Amino acid sequence: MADYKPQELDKKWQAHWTSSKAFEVDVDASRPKYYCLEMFAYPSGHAHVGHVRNYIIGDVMARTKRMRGYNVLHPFGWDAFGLPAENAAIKTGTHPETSTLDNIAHMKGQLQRLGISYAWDREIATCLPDYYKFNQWIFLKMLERGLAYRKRSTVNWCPVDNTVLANEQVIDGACWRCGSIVEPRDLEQWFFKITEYADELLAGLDTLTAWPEKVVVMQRNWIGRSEGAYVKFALADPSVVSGFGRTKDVEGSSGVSRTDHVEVFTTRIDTIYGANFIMLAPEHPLVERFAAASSDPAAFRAKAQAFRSQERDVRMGGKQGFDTGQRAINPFSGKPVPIWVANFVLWGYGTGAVMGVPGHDERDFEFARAYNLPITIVVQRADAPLSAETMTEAHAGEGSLVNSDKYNGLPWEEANRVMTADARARGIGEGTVQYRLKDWGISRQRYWGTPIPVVHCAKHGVVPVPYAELPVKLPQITTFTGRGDSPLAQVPEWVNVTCPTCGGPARRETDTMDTFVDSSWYFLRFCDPKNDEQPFDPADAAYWMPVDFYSGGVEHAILHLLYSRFFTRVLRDVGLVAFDEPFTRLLTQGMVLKDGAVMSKSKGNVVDPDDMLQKYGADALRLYVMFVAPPEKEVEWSDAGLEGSFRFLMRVWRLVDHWCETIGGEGIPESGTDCTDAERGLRRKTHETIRRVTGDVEERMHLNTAVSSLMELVNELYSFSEGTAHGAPSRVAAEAGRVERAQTIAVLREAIDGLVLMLSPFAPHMAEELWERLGHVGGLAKASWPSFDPEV
RNA sequence: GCCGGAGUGGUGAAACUGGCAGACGCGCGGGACUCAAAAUCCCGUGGAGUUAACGCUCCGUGUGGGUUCGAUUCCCACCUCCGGCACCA
Repeated sequence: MADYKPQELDKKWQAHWTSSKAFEVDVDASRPKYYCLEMFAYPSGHAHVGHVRNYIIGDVMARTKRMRGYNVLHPFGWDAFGLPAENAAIKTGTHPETSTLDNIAHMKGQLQRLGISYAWDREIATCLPDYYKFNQWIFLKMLERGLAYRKRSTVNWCPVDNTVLANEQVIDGACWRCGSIVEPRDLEQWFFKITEYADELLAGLDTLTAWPEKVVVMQRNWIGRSEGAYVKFALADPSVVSGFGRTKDVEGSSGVSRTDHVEVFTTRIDTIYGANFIMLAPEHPLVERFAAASSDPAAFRAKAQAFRSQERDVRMGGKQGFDTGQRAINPFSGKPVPIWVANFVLWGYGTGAVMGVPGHDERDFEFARAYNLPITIVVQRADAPLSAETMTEAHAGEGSLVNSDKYNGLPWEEANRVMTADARARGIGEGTVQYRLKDWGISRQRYWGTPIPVVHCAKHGVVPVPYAELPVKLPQITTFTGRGDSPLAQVPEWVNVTCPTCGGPARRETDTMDTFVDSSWYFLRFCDPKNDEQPFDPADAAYWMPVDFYSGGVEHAILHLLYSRFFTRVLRDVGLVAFDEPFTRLLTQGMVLKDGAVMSKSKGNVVDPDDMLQKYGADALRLYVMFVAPPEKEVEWSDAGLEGSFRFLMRVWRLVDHWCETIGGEGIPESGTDCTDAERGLRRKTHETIRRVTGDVEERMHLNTAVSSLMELVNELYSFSEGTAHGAPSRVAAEAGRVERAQTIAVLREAIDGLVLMLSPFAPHMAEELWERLGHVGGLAKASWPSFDPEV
């Protein structure tokens, strides 16, 4: 009897896969393709079992699809730019490139030791010039198309990481990475115009039927489309602001307000007769105008300023505001209404001014009650009529209009349509669509990222670096201060260049790109990773894309996936791809917890896969992680569970070891129909298992039940063996070969071959070894997935 | 507050289209093997009751109702937990 020595098998077969280039693939139009991808890794140093779970999930899929006859692309790479490496450099002095490449080497080794079937010949690292060259290439294309633009704006500044954050990277007013409170800061920044694609990104969500509903909903909310109308309220005393220009021209707003009126955005124009006041965001430019016109401008400004700084804490302090003393004319009722400044009105959304309809908006109701502003019912419901005096909450729902002149009696939704049209006809308003989604600020004042490929010329302003001069390589720097200004500005010989247009002196842009740029198209680069002319050959992408199966953490449900969908559309418009959606099927894998908490170095609760490999080998770890729960679910790590999976593999090993002499080799008869009851029972179990495992892996992605089906088959085989060879395999090894009946051998062979094949995506090292011992030539690379006969 | 998802033995979980609840594993109990242990193999393992015994009966999928011959699954109300968003007008 041969012993099961997992570590030796791991080595043997990993070497075999490498030398035979088992997982390297080329475009082959004669075969169906399958692109299986796991989100590439940030090279933090060591992968723990939580990271590794994702790669095993993808590997089971990739290996299964290969056996099902697909030409499988299963690549891997490194999201290698980013803050942690640079922060480490500030602390330790080690250059980010050094630490990053070291980390990549270590983690690559970890993945190889797990036997993940990657096409390593396609490996990419975003920090290498041959990759980020095409970040720059794409940037220039976006610049040409007006999709990259520069703007002075108030940005989210993280005082600890010393950099700008995208809106998406600010969580509860704090930095997503380090948790420090974000400060506003005015800077010239580069933006990508993702809002141009807002409608398309929203509509595309409906086609993503193989994405988790949760992710689709999160994206939909994030884009935050709402239909409404701009409405102008004329100022009762326009002289306070005469001669002043636009009041609002910010991202996300197409509204143009002149200062002889206040323009509001509302989704409920049908309630406008109940608009008893106007509220401005503290940042609104009219506030300053009103201050100047007031009796005590300094006090006025101080009040507004106080609300502005409180903005983040509105929920704590409640709704507050003050009357500016100015009046505006409600364009529908013709009545003058007071203009207030309110701390909860957002400057960054709509027009930064809203109409206050306390009867029909919860927030306005609260504000009106706090400051004793009048409430008017304008939408009355039939069942339980409202009264302004007694109502305890706003009625935001349905009803018919009252107190609204000629619109009285109209159902609210119809009134909304009619009044929007009327406002437009009268030139006092217009239907519009607003999005929560903002353009994507990509400038970072950091070193370890892609240089933005433009120069600033005194004569010509912003001038793109010519394509032929790409990549703009990161200069070597030796000191990392973390001061907060762009580190690239320290390198004069790099910064000072000549203008490509006039040859005069110019300065390079010293900001680098947000690392989310890197990850927004890497899946396309894998199609053609060595291309030096363009990001990828469109023909290669046409064959491999879209990604058929994509798995990764749910934390990327919004940022990465939305940006990738955006980039795909941009590259479509550039003419490189012919589809809209990059990822057909998405799986968000659950985290692995230890002691009830997410694994992290700082908590000291990480499980290093290498420790498990030393004890049990790669197959047991792979099998356990797949068996413990469905892939989407969070799981608690359990040493005992891993032990159980190891025991199961031992059971399989002994079983096959027992039978391989008897059933192995060539010339075994096909499993037929002339069976005893026991044989028929085993055949039935075999075919049922094939059906279940195939469905569980390919369709349902219930890898845990796929494994349990295999366990059942093994149990059945043990029982069958008992009836055949009078005892459990371990005890009757000497009796192997006792079976004389050809039919028994055939049935056993069918079952055991099937078992080994179906086990191979989960435990590939052992499966290869057993397959070889069963007398099959050519390895599992040549084997195909078993099929089942419903008749059986 | 709004939007998602979940709640099943001691435990991780399963039940795919409304059809034997708890597959498979862990743990635990018992047995075989052994001088002994480990490993391995076999049997048992939701609760209560009942039988000399094979068995049989009742209860049981967060709570309360409902639809149905039949509900973990569908409907209504509620509770709890997890995740996301959070004055977006």
